[in-house]
Amino acid sequence: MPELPEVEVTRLSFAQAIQGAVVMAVTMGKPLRWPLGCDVAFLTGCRVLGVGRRGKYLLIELDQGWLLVHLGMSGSLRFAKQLPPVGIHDHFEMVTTQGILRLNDPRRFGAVVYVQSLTDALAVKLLGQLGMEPLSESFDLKLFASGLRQRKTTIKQVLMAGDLVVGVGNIYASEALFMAAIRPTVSAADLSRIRVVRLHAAIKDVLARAVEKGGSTLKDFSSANGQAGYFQLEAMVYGRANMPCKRCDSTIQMIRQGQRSTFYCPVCQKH
DNA sequence: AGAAAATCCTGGTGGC
DNA sequence: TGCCACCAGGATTTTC
Repeated sequence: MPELPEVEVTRLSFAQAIQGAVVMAVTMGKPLRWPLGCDVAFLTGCRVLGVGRRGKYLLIELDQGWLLVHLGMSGSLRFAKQLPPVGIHDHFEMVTTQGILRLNDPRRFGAVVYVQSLTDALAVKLLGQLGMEPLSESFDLKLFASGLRQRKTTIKQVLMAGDLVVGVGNIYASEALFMAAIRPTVSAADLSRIRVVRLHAAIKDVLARAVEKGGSTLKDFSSANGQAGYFQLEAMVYGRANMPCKRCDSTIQMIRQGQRSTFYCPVCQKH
């Protein structure tokens, strides 16, 4: 499930290679979450200036606008000079002078959206509510702490919401809370100062390590050059229900929070 | 009104 | 084998 590390690994794997390319043709398969927002023919002739990221969105900068790409929960991009024939789950393809960029997304919760500018209403709607970037200088401890104090729900659900800090999905929320020794069910507003400091550091640490490991490949994630990720092998709690804690041997618990699975160690994470 | 909770979208999987 | 419940991320809708 692409979270921030998987999206960043994807970006790093093709940003250089596609920079400067000129679009020769764009084709689409089945509808994604939202319509493209422009005629595919309009994109022909556009030049790719670079690839950025905001939260879990990839921002492909063109000389005449932007493509916002979201991988949803089952999307992955490939970029290569040659690719296998288009498959049934390939729903966006952009042939350029430097290679083919293709989105494979079985569940089609992902999207590719064209906007003229990042100040367009649609771009603001998609990007405007996003919280701080955890791997940038903007991830400020004081703002994080004050944000948490204002929330009336559990810490796990605040991390997942994405309006305080972006990019922490289901895997890394459980992992960061384990690292910080915080129980996922604790009210965000009730976290002590020391726990907030630990959590702030744990989020940065777990996401940075996941990027280094190429992300987590649970089913079929791979970067745009086809590399699988290996962080899942380092997961301390995610997906380990009823297995022994790697730190203390207690049995890892799985609970539901807001329709989602949460994993934690009842001994390592007391409050 | 604003925050939190529920719902919905889709296809792969596992259990029976 | 076929059927069906279940699961996933997050925008959108509903509830409180």
